[in-house]
Amino acid sequence: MTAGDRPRRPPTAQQFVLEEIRRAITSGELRPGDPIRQDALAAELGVSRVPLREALKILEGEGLVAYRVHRGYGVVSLSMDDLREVYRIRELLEAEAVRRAIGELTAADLDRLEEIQRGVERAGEAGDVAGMAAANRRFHFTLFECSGMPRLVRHIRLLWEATDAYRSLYYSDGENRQRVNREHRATLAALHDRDAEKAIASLDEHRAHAVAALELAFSEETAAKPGQ
Amino acid sequence: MTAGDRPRRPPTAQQFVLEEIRRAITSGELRPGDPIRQDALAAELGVSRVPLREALKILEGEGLVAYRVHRGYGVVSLSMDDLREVYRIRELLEAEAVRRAIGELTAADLDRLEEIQRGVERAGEAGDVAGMAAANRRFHFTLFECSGMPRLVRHIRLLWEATDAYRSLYYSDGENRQRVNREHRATLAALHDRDAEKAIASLDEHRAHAVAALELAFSEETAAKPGQ
DNA sequence: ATATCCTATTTTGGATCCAGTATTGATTCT
DNA sequence: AGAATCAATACTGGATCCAAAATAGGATAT
Repeated sequence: MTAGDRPRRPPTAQQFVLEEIRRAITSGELRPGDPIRQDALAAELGVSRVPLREALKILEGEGLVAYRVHRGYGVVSLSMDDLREVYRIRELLEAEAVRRAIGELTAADLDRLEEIQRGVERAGEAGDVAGMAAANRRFHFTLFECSGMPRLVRHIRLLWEATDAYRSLYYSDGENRQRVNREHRATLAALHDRDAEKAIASLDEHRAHAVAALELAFSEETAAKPGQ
Repeated sequence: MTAGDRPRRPPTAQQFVLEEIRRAITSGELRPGDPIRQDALAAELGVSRVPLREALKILEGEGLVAYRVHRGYGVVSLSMDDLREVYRIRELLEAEAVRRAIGELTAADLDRLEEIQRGVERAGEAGDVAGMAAANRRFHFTLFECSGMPRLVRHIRLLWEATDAYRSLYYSDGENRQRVNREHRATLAALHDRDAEKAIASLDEHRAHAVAALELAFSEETAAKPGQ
């Protein structure tokens, strides 16, 4: 019954709009390639175009929307090549983050990671796909942040956000959700052993499965509608 | 005498303001830690606050300025740790870019790089520090873009831009400028040989010297004014 | 004298309105 | 019929104005 129970509306319209557009893109409400009409979207969200445009500038920087002068914004559609590129860059940066984190990891950090992983599993068992995706994110970034390299984490976050629209595909499959838990457990074991290379290998595998799933989804999609 | 002779004013106020603020930050006109008063800056540049704020949002995404709600923007000041982190991430990403580029490099690409390097040397001999920095940038990014990984290049560009304010320190020293040319020549030789690892090693050295120069500048600065 | 509270001012956040550019559809000419 | 041209429309870019939050300064109470 406290104020924090349901997601409170952010203090500024800008932040509210930012979250709304993000949600709309990841949920598929706004689909890749869709143009974004400022007037219509602003009216729909009940704000003026000014905060909307600032939010769009942020999303442009994150690579979620594309912008052309006098032509406006549109949701970017990623090709499979783009996705592979994002995952390759993540491989490079996340390996560095884990290597640095290993040396800094405290017992308290490991406990937190264990607790978060329990949350991932709870959400998975409850069939809460969105909750599991959020907890998964917490798991990974809690680890990355132990690296003590905030800029590195920022770049990794940018990469994750760029593919948010496609991540839901992965989590909607029950088998993938189980696999995630196995891989997280393997990662945790490696972290307990302070074995950086093993942890990295485990995360690489984790990522490779996601890419494979996306390849499959893409090939099905292009097979279904060869034209567009 | 044609229209393209001097830098034409960009088509939108937003882009104009963006370039102006960037220039002001890299030139030291706006110094790290300085707050950015929207009204004053907008008036100075002869535009309203709307395009200014959108430009600032872009710069925030690039990490050049920091923002806090209701408190506005300010030029970020980087610590030596921040700089080391940026250069470490560059090391990881630029190595990947070079590895990918090596396989794709055409004779035309190599010719272009040679030509650009001649431009770097010309600017250096003429004592045109800003011109040399710009040509140096072209040299590196022309190479990176051969990787065929646009997102990777985007992330590398973000990292370069984050340290633009500090790069001028390096180029203001004549010995460093000579060193740059030697290292570019070494990189070019490795590229001609299609030796990725040698090219990467050469660029790593290039970067290490820049970091060393920054370390020196930082230690002098903190020695000069221990308080702030 | 110090700390606290209140008020005035500064500064940012947002809404509305106007101007300029791109797009669409109709019209005309070949 | 098809292409080119031009006008009407839709949409973005930008300026001005208003509201709300933060800050600074001064008054008051202890």
